[in-house]
Amino acid sequence: MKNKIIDLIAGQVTDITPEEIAALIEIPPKPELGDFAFPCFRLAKTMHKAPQAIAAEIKDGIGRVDFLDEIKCEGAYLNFFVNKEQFIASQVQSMLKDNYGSSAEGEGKTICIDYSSPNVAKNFHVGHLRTTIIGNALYKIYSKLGYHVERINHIGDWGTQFGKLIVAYKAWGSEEAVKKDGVAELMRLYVKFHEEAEKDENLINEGRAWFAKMEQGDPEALSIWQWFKDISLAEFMKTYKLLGIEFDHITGESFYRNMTDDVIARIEKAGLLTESDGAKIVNLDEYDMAPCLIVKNDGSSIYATRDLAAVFYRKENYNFTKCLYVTGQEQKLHFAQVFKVVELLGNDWAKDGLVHIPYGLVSLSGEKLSTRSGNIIYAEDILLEAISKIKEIIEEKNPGLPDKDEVARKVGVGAVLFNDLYNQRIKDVSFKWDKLLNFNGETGPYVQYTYARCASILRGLEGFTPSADIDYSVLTDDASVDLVKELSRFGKVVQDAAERYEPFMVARFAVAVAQVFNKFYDANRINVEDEKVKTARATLVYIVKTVIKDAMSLLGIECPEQM
RNA sequence: GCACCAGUAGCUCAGUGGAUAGAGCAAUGGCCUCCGGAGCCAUGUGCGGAGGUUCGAUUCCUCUCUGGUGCACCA
Repeated sequence: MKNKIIDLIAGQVTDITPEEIAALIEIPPKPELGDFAFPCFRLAKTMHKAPQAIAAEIKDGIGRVDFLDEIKCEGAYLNFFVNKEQFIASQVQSMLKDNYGSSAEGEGKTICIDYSSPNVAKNFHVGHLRTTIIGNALYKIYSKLGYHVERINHIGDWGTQFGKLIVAYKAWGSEEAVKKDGVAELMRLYVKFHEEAEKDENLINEGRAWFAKMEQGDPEALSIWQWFKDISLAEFMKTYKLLGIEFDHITGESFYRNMTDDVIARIEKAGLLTESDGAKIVNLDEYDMAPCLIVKNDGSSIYATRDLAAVFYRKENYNFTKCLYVTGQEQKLHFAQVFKVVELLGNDWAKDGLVHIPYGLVSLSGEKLSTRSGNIIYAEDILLEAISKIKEIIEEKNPGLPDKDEVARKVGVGAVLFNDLYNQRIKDVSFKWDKLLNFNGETGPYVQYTYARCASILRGLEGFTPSADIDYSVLTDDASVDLVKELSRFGKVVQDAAERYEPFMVARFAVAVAQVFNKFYDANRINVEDEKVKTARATLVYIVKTVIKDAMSLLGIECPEQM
């Protein structure tokens, strides 16, 4: 269609009927919102008919959209105007009927999402928060589109770092200290190890040796490892509970440890495995990539091996159409390598079935987060701080509010989640307390406040029930029209967000709805004498309330009825 | 050195070929005896730079500058 329009503009089409022009323009039966003034195409100077004449012909040729009122030629553009009342009616009716952007496009399809994946023996910090929140939002979004989703928490519970930790524990730790301080003590040991390793290179080799023992099933090594893992998981669960996030599978890397031999055999059988410096690799020169390391020179596995095992396990057990990996952008090369190896093993589905969903780096006061230097903020602290700040505000503004603690949790957590989901994933984030704790403007609490306001309005209307059978002629003012236009974008927004793996699109939509509603609220009194006006406006309020709740839930955020 | 990602208003960011590039924050000034003021309204010298493709480029291509990240025995 686009090319035909270009031909038309370029004057290369000389005989065309109004019907054909109308067909070219393809006014959708339910136009995208924003079509009141519809920028259709530019009429170039080279066009051999006057724009006005063409506008007139198109107008005569279009009869398909019942609420199309008028076409005007403005400058070099054609603008389409619709009958507002009919337009509003069609949109409101379809919103009340179609369950607000739900869809069945994913019916019968499974998506695996690999996200959160914190490392055992390390604290859950602000960086892990991003993958957790983004992954959870993608889960909600895909579910809304009818997909079956497997939520997989690929815990970092296997690898050389545990060998190092065992060395550190044996050298400088004690059972009492670990029991007393938990993850904090494990962290201390880990940091200590790296400090000492700078002086004594042999420590690294000892760590590797202990990991090799783990892979060989050494009981002592495994029992220490299991103990550390249990301590860490208990700690992670506290944060997940606060966030209200759950998983279908908490299957860490260790889950796949017995499947790596099979992976290595498959690669070898395919003739892809080559030896290099004592290690075994898949050469990827042909694809302009560094080689993918499969087996280390001491015979133990590496994360790529385990990721490969995980891919095959998931394909066989969940038969996914897509498997998404929500991890930092710094792992881009790693996933490109792993996906390429899967493909080279004769799996065409790897090409668009395996998707890395990268996100930008979180930094703190301009510097990279680092456990070792103490430049770090823990997820739990952020959430608790936000909740306590919200609590203060509630005490100040609404001290009589019931369930204050629960409301403060929803709003505080919502503020943190929303803040993290408001921009494109790829943007680096510089963590700042004052930005996070500002709850005005484009924030979660602003949207939640708008929701509570809707709830409050509806509570004040006795005997109101939403209905499509209302007088639409009272909703033709600018504020109402703008509101309806915004609301009916919902379905498209959810689809776009899924297609681009970008929850921020939903977050921005929620803010846009809240903004346009607050303007509507400012311009129109809802609880008025005239029943027709009251019912019509209240119906819009009802739709706004439903849409906001729905959109926020796609981000993993709850909306309290009062705040 | 090579590769990938980012660069839009003082700050944080939307804008995946179309009209006069939009929000929020911060700042200043306003908001009716009325449904929640965490709200609404008003104030803006901005697309890093240079070429190219196009009727039309913030958007696509090339080069360049700046920042970030990655480049096998960590994950």
